[in-house]
Amino acid sequence: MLDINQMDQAAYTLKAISNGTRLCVISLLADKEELNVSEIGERLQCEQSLLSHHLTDMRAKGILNCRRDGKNCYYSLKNKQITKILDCIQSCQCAE
Amino acid sequence: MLDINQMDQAAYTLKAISNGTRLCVISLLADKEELNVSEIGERLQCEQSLLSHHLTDMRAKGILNCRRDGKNCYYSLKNKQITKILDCIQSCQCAE
DNA sequence: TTGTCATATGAAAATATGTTCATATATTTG
DNA sequence: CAAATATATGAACATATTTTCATATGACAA
Repeated sequence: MLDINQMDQAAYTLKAISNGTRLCVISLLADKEELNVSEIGERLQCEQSLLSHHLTDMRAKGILNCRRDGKNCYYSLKNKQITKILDCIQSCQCAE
Repeated sequence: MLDINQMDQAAYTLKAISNGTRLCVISLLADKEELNVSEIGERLQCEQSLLSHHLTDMRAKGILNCRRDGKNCYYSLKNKQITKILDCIQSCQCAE
């Protein structure tokens, strides 16, 4: 049965990751368990402040976790399952 | 390896479906194979023109197919695989 | 302390998405 | 042909997302 609220919730989460930079972050964290902002910034070509906005927002929306250690902030995936979405879209793109 | 273009492509597709109404359409078409605009409109509470915009755009972005039969236009999923994304996010939401 | 490095924040500007409304087009029927 | 039905389109507007820039904060080291 079609549950509109459930779809809206799903859309909310999807929106939070439907961006090239954000998907890159997720992909990086799929492999590395946790990375600090500078490490992520080096691997992506993304300006410091912009990356920070992305990370902060993904955290606010329940996608990422953050842990401070000294000067650094280490980000990780709150739920590893999210990486399955990456595989999923990728397989969709192929089969086109 | 991190391929930014691939991620941008994935983001493009994800954006095209990151909306409650659009996910509902996909969910309907997952079950029904094909439906015309009126049938979709009845099942969703979505104004004619707005639904049409959504459908047209999803079609332009390679998510949906469209076939005209007389006065009606029948929409279907271009690639059934896309429905796996629905399952995927849903399983993510649960595991939170 | 002061300086420096790592990161966050806020506001403004740029851009994209979603929505509405009026109207257009295609098809069928009388 | 005119009217009715199904759907699309375009412009205007509202709202959300993305980007930039300047500045703030927290932690550490000298």
